[in-house]
Amino acid sequence: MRFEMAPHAPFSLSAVAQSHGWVRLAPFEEGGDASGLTYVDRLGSGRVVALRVREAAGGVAVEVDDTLSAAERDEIAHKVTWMLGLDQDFSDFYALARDEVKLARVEREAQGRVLRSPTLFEDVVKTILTTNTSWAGTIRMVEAIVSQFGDPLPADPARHAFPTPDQLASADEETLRSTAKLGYRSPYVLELAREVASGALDVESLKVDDIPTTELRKRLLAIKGVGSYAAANLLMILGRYNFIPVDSWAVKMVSHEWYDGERVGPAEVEAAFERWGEWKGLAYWFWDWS
DNA sequence: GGTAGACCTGGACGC
DNA sequence: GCGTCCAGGTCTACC
Repeated sequence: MRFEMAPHAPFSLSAVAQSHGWVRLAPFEEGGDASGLTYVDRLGSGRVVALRVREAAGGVAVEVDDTLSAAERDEIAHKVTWMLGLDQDFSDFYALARDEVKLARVEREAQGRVLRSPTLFEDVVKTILTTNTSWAGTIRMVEAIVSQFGDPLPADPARHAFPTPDQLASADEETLRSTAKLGYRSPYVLELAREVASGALDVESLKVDDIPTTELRKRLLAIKGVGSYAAANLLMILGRYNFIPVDSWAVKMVSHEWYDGERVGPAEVEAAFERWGEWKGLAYWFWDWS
């Protein structure tokens, strides 16, 4: 089955896919061509399907190798809209960016959208797995929990969907430590999964627009394993750009760009982008560091 | 409020 | 091949 969706212009699927490393984390798969991507998704019914998303004349085309009910099609359309930010409008950011040579390309290349997973639960888990490790380590840890705990794709059982909170909650800490090699992050992921599975924590409710950003950040920081970097990263995913996800790379780049290689800290990184106000995070994210 | 040390893994390096 | 060191954020205890 195939259907098309129209995004808010300007839009570039490859710009979304390459917005950060998420496309290299299971169950995302980079498409065969430069612009597409694939995602193995577990639908609400429990059915597992592979979504292929491609550029199309009217925006993006979604392809699934199965017939879908009307409800399943709507569910997928809803998820793809969120994952690709099809309804996001960056015209205010572009208006500001036109006067900055280091951001000159953002409007031309339709940058601004950040690739998201269908659920915030998945993005919180993945963000925790980016902390205090190398990127290769993150890829390995995410692959491990997806292949060990996610439901297989019937047509190709080697591929799996991201595990649900229930599936991760039923894991034991020792398995997460020794088999999935999550190390000290294991209790964080387990606690999050158990709280979401039990209903004690409703992470998906944080996707709404009517929570002030400072309150949203406070709620994210209340999740064990989520510190200032992880909270800022998740705020970016949620479309809030007031904070910069300051990691060692950010410190290095700001030191090089504005401080002649002198050692700097998070405060200097924030200060370097202060003038971008509510767009601070985006200005940092898409800054041309070359 | 600020800081030091522990947490865990993989990669780089020296022997 | 083995041992050591280091990088990568967050948490906790302590001042």
